[in-house]
Amino acid sequence: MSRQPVGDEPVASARLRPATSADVARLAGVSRATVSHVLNDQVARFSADTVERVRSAAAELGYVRSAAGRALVMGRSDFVVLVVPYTTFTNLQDVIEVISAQIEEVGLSPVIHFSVSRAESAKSRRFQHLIETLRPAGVADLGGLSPQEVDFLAEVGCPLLAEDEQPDYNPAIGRLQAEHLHSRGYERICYAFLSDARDDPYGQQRARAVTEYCARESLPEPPYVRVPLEREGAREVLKELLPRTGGRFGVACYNDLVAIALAESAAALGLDVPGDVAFIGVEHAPVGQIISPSLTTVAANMSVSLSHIVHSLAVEFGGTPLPRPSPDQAFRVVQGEST
Amino acid sequence: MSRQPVGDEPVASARLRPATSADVARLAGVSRATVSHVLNDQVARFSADTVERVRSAAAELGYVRSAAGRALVMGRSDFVVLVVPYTTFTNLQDVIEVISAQIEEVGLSPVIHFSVSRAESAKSRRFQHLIETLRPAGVADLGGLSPQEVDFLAEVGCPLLAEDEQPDYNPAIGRLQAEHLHSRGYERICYAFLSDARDDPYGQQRARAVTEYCARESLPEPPYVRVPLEREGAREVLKELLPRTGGRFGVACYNDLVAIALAESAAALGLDVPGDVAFIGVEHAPVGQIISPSLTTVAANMSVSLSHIVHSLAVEFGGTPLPRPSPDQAFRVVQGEST
DNA sequence: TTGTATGCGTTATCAA
DNA sequence: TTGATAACGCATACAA
Repeated sequence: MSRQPVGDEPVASARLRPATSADVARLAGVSRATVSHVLNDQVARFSADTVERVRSAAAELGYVRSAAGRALVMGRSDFVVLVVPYTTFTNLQDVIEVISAQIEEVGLSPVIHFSVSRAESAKSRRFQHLIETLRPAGVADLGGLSPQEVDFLAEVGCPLLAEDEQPDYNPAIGRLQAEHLHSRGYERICYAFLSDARDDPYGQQRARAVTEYCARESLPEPPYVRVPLEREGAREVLKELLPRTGGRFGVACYNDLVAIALAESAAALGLDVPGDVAFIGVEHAPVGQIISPSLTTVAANMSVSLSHIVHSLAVEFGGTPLPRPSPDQAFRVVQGEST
Repeated sequence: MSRQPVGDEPVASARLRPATSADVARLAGVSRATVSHVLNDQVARFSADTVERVRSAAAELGYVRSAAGRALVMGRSDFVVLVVPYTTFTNLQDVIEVISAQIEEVGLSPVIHFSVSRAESAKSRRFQHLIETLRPAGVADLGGLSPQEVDFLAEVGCPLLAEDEQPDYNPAIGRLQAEHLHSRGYERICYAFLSDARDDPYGQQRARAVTEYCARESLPEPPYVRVPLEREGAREVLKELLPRTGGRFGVACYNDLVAIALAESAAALGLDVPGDVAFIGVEHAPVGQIISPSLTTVAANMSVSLSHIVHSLAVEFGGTPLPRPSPDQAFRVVQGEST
């Protein structure tokens, strides 16, 4: 082992070359192996004194394990890829923060990957490339992963977190919306999709749940509509809906934006909200609480709706698994003035 | 070396261990060094035959360079960290897509880091940790980086892209808003901050630009207000503003949400928009075009406002530097009904 | 309880 | 024109 660099100065001054485990070993007066063991918390077999010396030496030098060296020898890195769907929800950053914190809790580092559903082929390549080069410890799917990409992960042996236990949140959301509208006295219920998200599975599942609720409660079958995000189009949709409902009705909307578009259309058509027609969104976006009438909406309890990922993270990487909350607590209706 | 799983089945075959440069070398009948050279496009000094054999062997095996091995020997990885501010703008994902494409263009991989401005200390640590473990080739700042973090990058010798040539977009935005209001006939102009972003430098710069515009045009000095994102608070702010302006006035707002909050307050107070009071936002968020009156706002031309980063990327990593568009083209006013 | 030796996949240097 | 070999920093089986 000709480990020592040629013209090595006694103290590599400051920052240019980050400290290595060899530096720590030298300062602590132990071998590199000991440093490695101690810093990986395999302390059981070392004297308290040694452990302490190693730790303080590491702290003193500002030593940070090289991800590269570690990844090379481990066969995979300490990163976890967070796949985020294109469909942006307002509190995306809060979601990311919650999961990131949990990922760090178990000693890994989160890395965000935006899954861009439009550029199909390009998308798939981008993700593959990331996985191949990063070799992450795992992938946490927030909803942006395509079946092909899931297959790819299996193929390269990269664990997909919480794959088997994704709770079906979308039916719960749809049911909650229908229930709420019903409880506020609307006997006719409709479901409003976002028009340019044709293949969105979320909406389909929620709409079906609304339909099922109506069937169970012996309400008329809910008509479906697709709402474009511009005023004229939204008004047309609402106009077409009026004759199909015969009077007072409530609309379960795909998200707050759709609800706002319809509420605005209703006002423009001289309808009373919530007297004639009611709207409930999903998201609890700030803008919904600022406008008038304020929006009734379904808000997510993040720590609950993400708990399956957090849980799976703990199971896979040896953190402390928290008790798993029931999926029923994942969402709640925020009462506004639109229902 | 616990490389092989204990009860390994024979069928682990294809994928578990990705191909290495040694595999490629074997298949091509050359040495690992040759493989490395060829695959790094240093082909000048090899026979066409060798180059071809290496390339087809690599393709056949689906060989992908190990980021870990490469990072280890290079001292830094092939990743570029994209720092994204908390202040979410709607087309965030489009922005990320544009820059990501450019990063890939020069053979690097984008990694997104959300900078969470609220959790101050935690934030700083998260970023440091990412930089220390990833050792990225560079950092591209979309606006989320604190001065401390910039210092940190310098300290560890990580290049910050386009550091010296960040165009001052914020003054341009403020000026554009003021100009627009003036051109629509509003002689009294105000600036409205977001109330819970006290230290936000963007707002400060824009407000100053508005003030400067007014001074240049001999308009009265614009009062500043801070708008909370809830209806009661926003109405209070507007009420306080009324006596200070004496009649018809226009408000340059920090973003669309602030503008919407004030426009809603104006309606609630029985003011005519845009007859009595006008609002112009920044963002061109979809919701601003859905509500009534639709919002006049400042929209960004992404490819322009990101061009300094794209340019710097090319300079630093040897891509093809595009001609740099003028900063004046970076933003435009979208005329709505609120001014 | 601690140290030695080795290999992970890549690139750079130098020898052939 | 090509190849052998030595690092890079780390983790771990095994020897002491």
